[in-house]
Order: sequence, then structure tokens, then C-alpha cells
Amino acid sequence: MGLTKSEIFTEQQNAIANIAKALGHPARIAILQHLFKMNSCICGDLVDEIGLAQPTISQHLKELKTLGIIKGNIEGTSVCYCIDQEQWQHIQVLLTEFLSQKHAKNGECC
Amino acid sequence: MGLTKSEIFTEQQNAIANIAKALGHPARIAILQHLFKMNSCICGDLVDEIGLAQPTISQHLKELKTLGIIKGNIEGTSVCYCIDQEQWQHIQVLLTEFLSQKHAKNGECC
DNA sequence: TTTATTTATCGTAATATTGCAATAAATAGA
DNA sequence: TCTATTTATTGCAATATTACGATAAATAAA
Repeated sequence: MGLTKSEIFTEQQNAIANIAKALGHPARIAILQHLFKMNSCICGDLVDEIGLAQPTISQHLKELKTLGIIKGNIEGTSVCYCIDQEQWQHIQVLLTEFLSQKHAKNGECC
Repeated sequence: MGLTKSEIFTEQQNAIANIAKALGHPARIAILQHLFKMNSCICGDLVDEIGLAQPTISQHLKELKTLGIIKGNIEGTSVCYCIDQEQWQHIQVLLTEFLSQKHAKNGECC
């Protein structure tokens, strides 16, 4: 198949999984890190920085944009990308909450 | 293609992406949540709890096990799964660090 | 208007993922 | 030993992802 059965999971589970999925490629990690480092940059910068072809970077940018993690502003012929702070905080809360969950019961693992 | 060019990224970028990828499916989120809730459980419990076929659950368990996030102990005919605390902490640190990164410079986005 | 620059989109090939039926493997219990 | 129980593996079909060349679209500059 290749089709995730999203309907049998909670919204929270799907939300966490979707965010994680978006972070599940090193190019997208590199893009986000570069955006944090530079505050903002254009697509061409990322092509030079990362070393993937321009259409490939564009595709990764689109994915991050669809998830709302980044936003792009048209500036002449180029597009200036940056982190969407509000959405990033939301993601941070959701994932950190998941990562910091504790065992409900005590006792050793089997 | 469909083949990620891991060699052009740093180990850290690949590590973060691999962990995120493993968390990038709601079934695996649900499995981890159930393990935190119950401390440990067998594969059959997860099949009942989640509602995917046994081979599918087994496959997701394998993925989590490969990443080291969970471990399984054979107990008779069944296998008892639980979170690998040490690895979980490692993951928590790596992802939390990434998520809490700040902009290097000040100033508004473009 | 013509040309250069920059990004997005389309099309395509290769590979990966998801899901499950069928079946194997391994052990417990009768 | 035979049977039941439980999990892993195999094989397969459907879909998704990754990557890039070619090209379109949009604007700036000459």
C-alpha cells in the first residue's frame, strides 16, 4: 500500500508524526539550521550551502512551508525564507512534551 | 531516485533526521505512548490497542528497535517490549537541543 | 524590449514506505 | 509428540519520497 491509516490515530498522534516526518530528512534539518544561523536567506543560498540541485531544495522548502514551519517573502526575483516563529514554538511544545513524557508506573522493564 | 544523499550532511544532521524519521509515523508514536503508559507490553497488546495487522505492528516495532529506541525481551512465546531509557534520553537531548536553538542574529524576518 | 537572474513546476526514474495475507519459527502446554 | 499461541519473515501491491533535468514564470536590469 504505502498509505498511512491516519484515521485510526488521534489528532495529536498524527500531528506529532507529521512534524517528525517533516524533520525526517537531513536537507530539511540543514535548511532550518541555516535559517536559524542567518535569520533569513534565499533559495539560491541554500543550494550553494547544501549542495543539492535547485529543484530539490525548492521541493524541501515547499514541504517545510506546507507544514507552516517556514515562510517565504518575494523580494524581486528571489524569495526570502525564514522560520515562522509562532509555528516553531508550537512544534517545540508539541515535540518536547512528547519527548519528556514519563512512565506512568514504576518498575523495571521486562 | 528516492535515495537520500546522507554523505553531504553532517553526522548530527543525519542523526536528528533519522530519529525524526523513526517518529514520523502515528503508529510508532502510538506504540511509544503505550509503552510509556504500560511500562512494557507484548506485540499482541499493541495489535489490539492500535488496530493494525500483526505483521504491520511487528514491522514498526522492528524499526523502533533498529534505532535502539525500544528493546524486546523474549518471554516464552511472546516478546516483551519496553523503552530503552538510555537511548530515549539521548534522543531527547538531541531533539530538544535542535528544537530550542535560537537565531544567531536579531532582527525581524524579511 | 531583450536579456539575465531567480525560483517554481513538470516529468521522470529510482528507491523507500506502508500494509497485509500467508507462512515460518519458536516455545508452552496437553 | 501434537497442538495452540505468539511473533517474525516473506512476498507482494499500492503509494510516497528523493533527486534532478528541462522548462516555465516572474521580475530586474540593460
